[in-house]
Amino acid sequence: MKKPQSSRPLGAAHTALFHQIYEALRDRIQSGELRPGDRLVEDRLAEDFGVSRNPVREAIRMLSADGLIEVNARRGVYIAVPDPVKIQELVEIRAVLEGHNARLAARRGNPKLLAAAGRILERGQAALIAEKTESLTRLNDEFHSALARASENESLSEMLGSMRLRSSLGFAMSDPVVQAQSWQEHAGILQAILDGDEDTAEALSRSHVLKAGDRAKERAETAAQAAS
Amino acid sequence: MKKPQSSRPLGAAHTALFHQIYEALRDRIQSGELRPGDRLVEDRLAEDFGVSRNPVREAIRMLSADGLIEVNARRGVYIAVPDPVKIQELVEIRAVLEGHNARLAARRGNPKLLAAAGRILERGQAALIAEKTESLTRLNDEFHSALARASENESLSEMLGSMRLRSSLGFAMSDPVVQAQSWQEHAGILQAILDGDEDTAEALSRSHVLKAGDRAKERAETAAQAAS
DNA sequence: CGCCCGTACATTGTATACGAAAGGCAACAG
DNA sequence: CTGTTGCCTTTCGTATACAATGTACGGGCG
Repeated sequence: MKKPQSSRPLGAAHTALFHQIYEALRDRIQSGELRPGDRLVEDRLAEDFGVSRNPVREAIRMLSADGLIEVNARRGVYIAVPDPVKIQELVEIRAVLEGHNARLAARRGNPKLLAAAGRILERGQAALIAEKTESLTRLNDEFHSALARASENESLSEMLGSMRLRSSLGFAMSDPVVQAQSWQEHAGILQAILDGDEDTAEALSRSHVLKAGDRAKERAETAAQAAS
Repeated sequence: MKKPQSSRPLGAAHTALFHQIYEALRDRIQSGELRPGDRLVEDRLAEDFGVSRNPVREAIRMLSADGLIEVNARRGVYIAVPDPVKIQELVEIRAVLEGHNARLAARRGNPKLLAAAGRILERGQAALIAEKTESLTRLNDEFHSALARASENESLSEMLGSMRLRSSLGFAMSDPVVQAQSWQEHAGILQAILDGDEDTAEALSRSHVLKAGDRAKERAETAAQAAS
């Protein structure tokens, strides 16, 4: 019997509807198509996806656990609105964890995983020069994801991924000056990791996250002033 | 119109079934009534709770997100079996976060919140002397919970709570010598926090978690030897 | 004009039914 | 005796229907 072209088992390919809906909604939230404060209505979603309400409800339970939506019992589900206090709290936690992740990556010093991070850094820098702003957000996530893998602590990697996903609601960079600075910081972090300098890697990584938090805060304040 | 005796709004008292089932199952997992590897069958649970399967399925989605159960699509749901590698990964992350939490608590130095932690410490030490082993696990969780509140970073507090819940599957202490040592460590951590000594608080807190991880590892290895 | 009450509609929560998929067991063939 | 196939039962995934709850709007009254 010939092995199927794809190496995916049939079971993995046949994903339950509730899981597919979860992923579709998560992607829409992450891409900005669904924005903070938007309402999710079960019936409408079910109609849009061409399914019954049950898998939609199950997907909503999963999204709720990710912190991406807010469920008000019997009253409706909304895309989570970033609360500035919560954002700052998450920034602080993320700074600690990203710092530790960089330390582990420097300690592990896995050439293959670090080379992968290096390639994404190059692509990010190229997108910056070419002013492909839409790519940069995705590449930013990929770079951090690659750094997370380089820690070789899978649980930490997952946790950081989850925190980045949650942060994406409050963090959106479009200013080219800011993005250039951010990628410069990426380069510094990766260099410290490649040098095996745990302390510097940790410090730069923490600082990078804290600065991003400060930038997001300023942006929120500027937007609030413009609205009044 | 007289205000109801209870200050809880009606909506908060009338909790949806799926949420009640989630909490009941989570409590059963935490208490050890449901053990790693036990199977959860939708129909049976629905019958036991006297409800239809839908809220059971929704509760299962929520428990899955907490990492307390493992869902094999179309094949069944099991209480998560602690994977030793995963446990050690989580221990490492938890050490970092608990350390940072202690630092924040020392920095904040909130007298009211720290007094609350002190009272739980006293109750823990009393239970130790009285050899009330069953209480100690609960008091241990309360003590850590109180420390988490003392950081005054709600997101960190929630995250630590979630990690403690997940860890409870792999961590169970019954040895009196070990428990005495653990509570002694609690006392040291709280003292450093009360002294406002951020560095010591962080170091002791980290160390405490790492030691607990070592103890759990030894116990798992001893159990594996006894089984063969 | 403003407030309150009632009704209608939209939405959420849950129960029931049906189909798909997986697992277990017995019988048969080599 | 071992491996394979077929059938039945159990369980999971999803659709449909019904009940409960919340919101909005219109009408009436002060």
